[in-house]
Amino acid sequence: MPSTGAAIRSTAEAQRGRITAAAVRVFARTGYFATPVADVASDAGVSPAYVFRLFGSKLGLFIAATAHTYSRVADTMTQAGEQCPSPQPDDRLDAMTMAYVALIEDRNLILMQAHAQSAASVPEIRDAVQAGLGEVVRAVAVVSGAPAEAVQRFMAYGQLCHLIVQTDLGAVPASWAKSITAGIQHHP
Amino acid sequence: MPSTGAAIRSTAEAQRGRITAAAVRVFARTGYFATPVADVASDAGVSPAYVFRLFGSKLGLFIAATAHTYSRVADTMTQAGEQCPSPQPDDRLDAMTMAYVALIEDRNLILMQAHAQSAASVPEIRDAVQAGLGEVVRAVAVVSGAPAEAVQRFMAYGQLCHLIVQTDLGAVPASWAKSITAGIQHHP
DNA sequence: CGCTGTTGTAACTGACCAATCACAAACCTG
DNA sequence: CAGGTTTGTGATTGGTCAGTTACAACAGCG
Repeated sequence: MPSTGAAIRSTAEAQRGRITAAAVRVFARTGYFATPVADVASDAGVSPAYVFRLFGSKLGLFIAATAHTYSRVADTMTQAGEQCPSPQPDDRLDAMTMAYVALIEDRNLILMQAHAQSAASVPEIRDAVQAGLGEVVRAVAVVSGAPAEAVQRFMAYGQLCHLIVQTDLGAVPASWAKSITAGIQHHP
Repeated sequence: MPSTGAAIRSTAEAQRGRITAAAVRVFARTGYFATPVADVASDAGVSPAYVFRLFGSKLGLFIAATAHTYSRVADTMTQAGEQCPSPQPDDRLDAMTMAYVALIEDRNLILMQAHAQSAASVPEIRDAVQAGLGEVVRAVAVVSGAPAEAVQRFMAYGQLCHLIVQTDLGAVPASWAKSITAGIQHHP
């Protein structure tokens, strides 16, 4: 496709979206430091050089992927809460919990969050993660109407999901592992 | 040659211990992929070549640091539980919670765990983390005598501590952040 | 004193990778 | 179609780093 003409061009904005989606997929697998930009580029079907042109640097790319991830999570929580017929905070938190567990089916979002957190020693990434978490926590608190400590508990179990997915605890048959994963469905 | 046949402590074993301790410190700061072995070596005051000699590879070094970290955590939990005068599971879990919060004062152990988890895409690291978690969970369950779901909750809030320390949530003044950090003191 | 094993390092290598730049091809406007 | 803008790539570069090798210093032991 490079040598002889006839390439269909698209707008930069569309490519930005495609590349961000690819970045979430690829960074979710191997994290920030272990992922070459070239891997994201090839997953998105463009050249590495173009990724640098659109995002400036690897850091810029990762931050875009991080922001996109938290936005999607916050949207999912908001939707789940608003679609819940009951106005009771507990019911709405339960609906959100189920929606979050459903996110585990696609491991990308949850692993991307975990990797973003672990790269928070980079100040710009830490800022992006703080912003993203704020978005999620506010969405959960406002839409559910639950008190602070229930929201805290919700987040704690969300972090437990990260642990389970990251270390593939669902595949560990030992009884201690079962006690940690109990009640949290996780497909193989 | 000692006359009593007491075990001679080889200098190499001592260096191994020093280097493992340095590895925990340094890997806790920057994680597996972003940390050059040379950084660990210079923190331990030896040459990079010697680290490779003793640990075989960067991966071997990281796994040693990971195992050491989880062992120390498990020991801390066991001690906290056994030093608690009450035999009630809830009291003992509370004691362990306080001991774990105290670990946050020294951010090394908690950040090392977080980084080990996030590098679990490497199979050998995942295995080491699973083994370490098993050690911790068994210690908590056995010494506290608490039921599985209380142990699960204990681990969930432990993961929440990781999040708070990783992203420095204690320094975020917004109210959503306060609702997440409430009850979990954290001073740098 | 040689002989052997252990501790430790300096110097090197080969691979990988972030970022840049010059250039090409398509699109738009008059 | 002339001229300018946007989309996109191949080639390169400079730096970093995991792992190796060859060698030095030293202790124990006959």
